[in-house]
Amino acid sequence: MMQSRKDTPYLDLFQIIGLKLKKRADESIKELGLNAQQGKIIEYIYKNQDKHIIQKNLADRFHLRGASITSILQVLEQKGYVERKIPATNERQKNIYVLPKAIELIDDFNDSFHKVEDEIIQVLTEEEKQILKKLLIKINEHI
Amino acid sequence: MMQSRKDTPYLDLFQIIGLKLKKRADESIKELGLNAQQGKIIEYIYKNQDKHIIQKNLADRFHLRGASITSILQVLEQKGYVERKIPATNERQKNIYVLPKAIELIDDFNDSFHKVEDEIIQVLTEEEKQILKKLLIKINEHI
DNA sequence: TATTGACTGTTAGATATCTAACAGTTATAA
DNA sequence: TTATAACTGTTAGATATCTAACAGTCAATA
Repeated sequence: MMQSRKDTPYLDLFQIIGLKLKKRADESIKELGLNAQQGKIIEYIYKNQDKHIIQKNLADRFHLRGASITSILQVLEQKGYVERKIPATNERQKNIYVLPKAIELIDDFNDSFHKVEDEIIQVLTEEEKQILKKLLIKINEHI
Repeated sequence: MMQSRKDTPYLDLFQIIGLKLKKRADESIKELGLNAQQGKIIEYIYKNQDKHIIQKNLADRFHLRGASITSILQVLEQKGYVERKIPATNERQKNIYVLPKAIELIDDFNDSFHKVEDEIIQVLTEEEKQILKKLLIKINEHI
């Protein structure tokens, strides 16, 4: 019975936990009229506003395709949360800036995401949290 | 500067690792003409064939909505990988069975998923692997 | 300096998942 | 025993992401 050899507990756990977290995070900011991905992206653009982020940067940071970023930003721009400006230095690119309507929400995003984060790890001791973070970072760096 | 207080490293790491793993797993069985989710579902049905799995069970196990399971199984049935039979005991339900065309592939799925699993955790020591598994299980049980 | 390859972003079309509304079946209880 | 509630699965329509093909711009080089 080679049953146990064939299991993939890490793959399965990462998949299931990831799915659950996505649902929680979406739920936590649903009332703001956005989903978690949109919130995270707005947050990231805001934090890096002085670096004149381009869409490529977002694709890299969030591990999404360029086409997906285009689609996400078209919606956020249409709703008045961000603006996209072609920089004088390079007409291929678009710099992304967060508009006031979005800036108002950023504290709420932060609170909500932080609450979800706390819910995840509240069952761990302080030491376990540190170990987990270290292991996750290690894995993330090598895949 | 409250910068660090506002970060959500666990949320972010789980999201990114989950996304990367999904892509790897999909890639690993792409040549078989299915995606990782379909493979995992076939595997699960096969393992539990004697328990006469119904769609509801799959929705629970994979944390997907009933509607999503319907859609996934319609495709798998149409391609000849599974069959769905209404049991005599309860006409609301459908029991799911794996057909020979799918059974042939299960060893390949297992090998592929196992390879991805190994790639994830190869950077960890044996002790770290055990700790990580324990922490993931603990988190999964409480969210 | 003209060509070509690399880069950045967009579009079209595909797939996966979701929610809400629904249909039929089974269980409960008046 | 009939009416109602709970259960299981389906459909329709929405959203998110993907790949492939493409358009325009920039950089390298012949």
